[in-house]
Amino acid sequence: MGLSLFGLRLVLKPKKTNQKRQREPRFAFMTKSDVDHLEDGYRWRKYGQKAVKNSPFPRSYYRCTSASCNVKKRVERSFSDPSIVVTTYEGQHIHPSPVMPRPSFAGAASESGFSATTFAMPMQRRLSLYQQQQQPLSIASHLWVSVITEQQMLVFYMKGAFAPTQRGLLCLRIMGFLKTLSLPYAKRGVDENTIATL
DNA sequence: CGCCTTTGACCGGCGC
DNA sequence: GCGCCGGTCAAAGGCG
Repeated sequence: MGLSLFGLRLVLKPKKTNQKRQREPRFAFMTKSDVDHLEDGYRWRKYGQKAVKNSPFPRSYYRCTSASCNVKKRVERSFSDPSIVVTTYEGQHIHPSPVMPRPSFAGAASESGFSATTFAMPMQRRLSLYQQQQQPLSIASHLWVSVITEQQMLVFYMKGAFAPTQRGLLCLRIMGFLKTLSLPYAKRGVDENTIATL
């Protein structure tokens, strides 16, 4: 915080909150995608981009455009596998998603665009719904989801085809589902049968 | 005109 | 203190 005057920056007295900038809980997911910025139902404004050390790909910083909503996310491409995009979310939205995933899901959509009933739907039915309503699915789009918590990273592998434009949304719903389990999921994990019911 | 991205400067923490 | 590094600011420009 400061004033800029003819290139001279006057730094105002910084407010001395004792809290040393505690970080909101973060989670991340990875997915194969050609596009870096996946659609996830929220509107974002990019506010920075930095080179990543030891990686040819930059990291982009986004902030939720909703007023007083401090959710941020980072997007970067994995340097070990350039076809994979890593998206990291920080913070929780204090408002509903401005973009409802599907009108037919509107009743079941919660703040995060997810509800248990939505996920209780068998995968085959969900897929057929997507196939009816979406553009053609790209076949080679198996979805990796990794949950990164304080100390641990869990990686899930979902078989199936998902439209590229829907993957970000789907990943957020998976995160919402994990939160409905009694946590910490970092310790419990989720077995294959549970994943299969997604 | 409003909203967004781009981009170099700036800032604070940390290791040496 | 100094330099590196990750993260953020904000002026300028793009675009519908």
